[in-house]
Amino acid sequence: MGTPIKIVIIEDDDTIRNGYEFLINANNGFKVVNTYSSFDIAQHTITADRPDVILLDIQLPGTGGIAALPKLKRILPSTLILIITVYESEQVIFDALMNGASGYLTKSTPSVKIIEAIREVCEGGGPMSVNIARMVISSFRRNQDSPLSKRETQILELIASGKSRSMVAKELFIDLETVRSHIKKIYIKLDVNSRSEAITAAKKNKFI
Amino acid sequence: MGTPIKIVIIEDDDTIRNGYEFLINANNGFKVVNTYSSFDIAQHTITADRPDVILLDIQLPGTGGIAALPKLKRILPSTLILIITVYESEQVIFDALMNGASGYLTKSTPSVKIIEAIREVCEGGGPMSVNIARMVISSFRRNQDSPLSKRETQILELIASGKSRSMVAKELFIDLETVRSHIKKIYIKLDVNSRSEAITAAKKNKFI
DNA sequence: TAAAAATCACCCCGACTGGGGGATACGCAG
DNA sequence: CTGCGTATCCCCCAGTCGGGGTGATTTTTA
Repeated sequence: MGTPIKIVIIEDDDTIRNGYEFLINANNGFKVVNTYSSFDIAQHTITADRPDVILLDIQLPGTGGIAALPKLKRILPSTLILIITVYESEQVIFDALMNGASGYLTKSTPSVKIIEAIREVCEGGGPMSVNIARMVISSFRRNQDSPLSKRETQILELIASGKSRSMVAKELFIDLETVRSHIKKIYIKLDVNSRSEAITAAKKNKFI
Repeated sequence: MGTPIKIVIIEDDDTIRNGYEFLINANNGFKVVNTYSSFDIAQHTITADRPDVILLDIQLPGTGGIAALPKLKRILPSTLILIITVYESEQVIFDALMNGASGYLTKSTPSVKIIEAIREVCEGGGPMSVNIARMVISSFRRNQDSPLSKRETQILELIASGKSRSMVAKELFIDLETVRSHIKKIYIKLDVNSRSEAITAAKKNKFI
C-alpha cells in the first residue's frame, strides 16, 4: 500500500466529522488529509489538499451540498465525491448523482461499510446501494395500466420531447390533423387542456 | 422450503434453455415449471403455469423480448421478469427496464449467479449488476462544462418539460420578454433554432 | 475593473395551439 | 351483429407562441 487514498470530509456536525475521520484513519491505505465544517470554508484551501475522495454532507450551512457539488467538480475534476445524507429520498439522491456525486452514504451507514464504499468508488464503480438500484429501476419502469393507447403514448412522448404537432406528423408519417385528434383524446383522458399539463400529468403517473 | 419458486424460461436457443432449466432445477427451492422457445407459443398457456419469475430472452423469433414484456406484464402482472441478453448495450437494458423487466442476466452470467439473481429479484430488489449501476450513474450525471449559464439551464429545463414562455415567466417571476431573451441566447449557444432541437441537443450533451 | 450573465423592452409576421364541430374505417368483444 | 375504442382525416377560428432583429440597464462574477 504505497500512497494512501487521500480523503477530505466536509460535514458541519462535529461528532460525525470526527467520528468518520477516526474511523477512516484507523484503516491502512486511507488517510483523512483535512476536514471542514462547511463548503464555504473548504473551497479556498481544498485544492491544496489534493483529495482523491471527498465526503460531502448534503445538509450544510451556507452553500448546501447539492450546490457545492458542481463547484467542487469544477475545481477538482478528477476527485470522487460521496454524499453523506440523512434523507434517503429519491429526489435528493438523484439530484446529487446528477450534479456529479459518485455515490452516497447514510449517516446510519455501518462503520465497516464506509471504507468499503470508498474503496468501491475508487475502483471505478459507484457505490449504488441496493436501495438506489431499486429506486432507479422503479423510476425507469413505466406504469403498466396507462389509459393511453400505444399511439397516444408515442405521440405524447414526441410532444414531451419538444416536438410540435407538425413535426410529430412528419415523424410518424400521418396527417397533421390526425396528430390533433390524438392530442385531443390525450387531453381528455388525462383531464388536462395544454401540452405542459399533459406532460406533467403523464410523467407523474409514468405513462411516458 | 415449502413451495418452490416457479420459473418459466422463454428462450429460443435449445442449449441455453435446457442448460438453464437443468441448472435451476438442481437447486432446492427453485423449479422450472415450463419452457418455451418463443413468446408467441408461450402466451396462450403461460398463465396456467402461474410462474413467479420468467426468464425472457431478448433475441426471440417472432415477437421480440422487448415487445413481449408489456404483454407478459399484462397477463401476469405480479410475475417478475428477468431479461436474458447478449447485448449489454445501455439502450437495450434501459428499454427492458422501462418495459417492466426487473433485471437482467447475460448469457455469460456464471451459473451460480443465476440462482442468486432470481433469489434477489424475489426478495423485492432488482438484480442491477455493477455495470448497470455505472451506466445509470453516468446517464444521470450532468455534463460539467455546459456552455449554458445557470439561468439558461433552468429555463431550458422548464421548456423541456413542456412549459410555454409565459408559464416559464410566471414560474420564475420574470418578464415574458426576459424569457425570450434567454431562449434566444440558448439557441445561439447550442447552435439550433427551435425548442425541440435545443432540447435534443441539450439532452444529448447532458446539459439538462 | 472588465466581462459575462440576467433583466427588461419594442418591432414584425408566420406558424402553431387549442377548442369546437364532424367523418370514415377497422378490429374486437359482448 | 352492434357497439366501443382506436386510428385516420377534414374544416373553421381566435388567440398565442416562436424566431429574427436591436438595444438598454443592472447584477454577478472572474
